[in-house]
Amino acid sequence: MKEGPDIAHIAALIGDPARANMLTALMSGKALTVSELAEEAGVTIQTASSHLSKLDAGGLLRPRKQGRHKYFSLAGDEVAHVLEGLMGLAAGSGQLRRRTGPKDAELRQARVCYNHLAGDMGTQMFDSLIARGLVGLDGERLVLTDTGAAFAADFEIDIESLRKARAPLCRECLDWSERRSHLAGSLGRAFLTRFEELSWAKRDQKTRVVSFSRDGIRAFHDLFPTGSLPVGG
Amino acid sequence: MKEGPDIAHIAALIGDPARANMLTALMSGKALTVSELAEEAGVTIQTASSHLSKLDAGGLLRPRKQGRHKYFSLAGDEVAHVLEGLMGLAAGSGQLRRRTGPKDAELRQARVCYNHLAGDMGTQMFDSLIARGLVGLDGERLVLTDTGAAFAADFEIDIESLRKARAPLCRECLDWSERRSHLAGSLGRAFLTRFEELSWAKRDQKTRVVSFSRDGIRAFHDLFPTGSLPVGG
DNA sequence: TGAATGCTTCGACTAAGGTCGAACCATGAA
DNA sequence: TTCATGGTTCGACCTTAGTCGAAGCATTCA
Repeated sequence: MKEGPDIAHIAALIGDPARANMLTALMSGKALTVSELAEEAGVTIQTASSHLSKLDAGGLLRPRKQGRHKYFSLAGDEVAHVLEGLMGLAAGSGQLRRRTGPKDAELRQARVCYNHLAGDMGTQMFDSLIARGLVGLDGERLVLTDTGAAFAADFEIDIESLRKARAPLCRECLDWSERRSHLAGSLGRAFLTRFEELSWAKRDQKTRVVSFSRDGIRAFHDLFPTGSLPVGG
Repeated sequence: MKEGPDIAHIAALIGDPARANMLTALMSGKALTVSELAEEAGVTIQTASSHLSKLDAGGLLRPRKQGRHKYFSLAGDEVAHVLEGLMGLAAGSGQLRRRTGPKDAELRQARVCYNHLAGDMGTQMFDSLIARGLVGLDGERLVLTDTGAAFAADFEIDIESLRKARAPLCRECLDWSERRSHLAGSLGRAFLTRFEELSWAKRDQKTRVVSFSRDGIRAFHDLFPTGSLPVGG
């Protein structure tokens, strides 16, 4: 009667408002404790604990114990990817729960998507990398070219150790606000980390907003020129 | 407190078993009536009607009236894409509801994903198209190259009329069984249609299985050679 | 050892929503 | 018009599961 895996169970897990809030909070890419997630979802700690164990059992989260704290993060890129897709559907079907407030513009410009840069600046970066042949499509998936590897090394990203890890280096991720691709994967994460190290940008603690400094924006545009800007002269 | 669109509502819509069954049935790409979907989901017609109006209100379906029948199909590619993503999560988290039966192998080999070919043969086709430069990544998204357009025209696909429609021509779609990309979009749909016209394959009426004839498989492999097969000599 | 903190488990309450029978509307055929 | 078929609406039932108070572990710190 029914083929394929059990969609309903997973979707139902995401479908509860409290759990959806927790997952959305985890899209910031940071690992959060039970209490923090309870606060985020607006429920008591007991309730949060119950929700989190269900999400964990469903394979959506990765728990880690540290002392008397228990940290949760998303289980992986696939989870983040599906969540972004759902956001796209929700946004597309016209029922934005959120009236467009001041924070909304910031979110569209630059935000964190799980662990990498999303929003307008995220897609700009992706476009620039593609246009200059630093990443490309080889066979079935996105790969870093040799010039791209040199470029990243120049930016002091340790490509070799990233390659050793089993997480995919490059991934495409569809942006719900821009409806275009941006760079995910461990390389995407590494770029964002570097931006923070260089103080080009810093993440807001409570929201997913990534705020770039004035100098940061300038440096970013130098590093990732887009078609409309002068490229190499 | 919470940013972004309302994930929970959409996910809850998908999260009910009866509704999930309906959506899975619609992944076949065909438009189905209320009674058919009720049968598919194992509920009475009243219940199905209630579910369908909710799914419709949520923007997941596209209803069409025809005489005294009411046909439902998925609202678009984005919906199908999210559903495939959810299947991937469900399959990945190890909890396949379905014990692997005889039909499962067929599903993995070739099935319909909304309106295009998925499964092993779907990813083979995609790989072949990419490897020979018939489709490629330009800027942010997948496009048909000039040689690709000629190739499609040769296969008697009317690219021009596809271009006129507002649906995207090429899209990547992640395969839950293969965990690799295959070709979606109106071109993906057109290819599958041609396979059926040429009697290379036909869709099973009740499931998502696409069964290729012996000649069909041979012709398919000639048209979409993979790396391990001789390409042009 | 004792106190404090972070989290989990248990049990009871409650609200939300899926389900179906029955009646009702709309379309098409005789 | 009359009948049959496909779909919707209404109302009542009832299961499911989200919620929190209270008690129970586990870990850290003094």
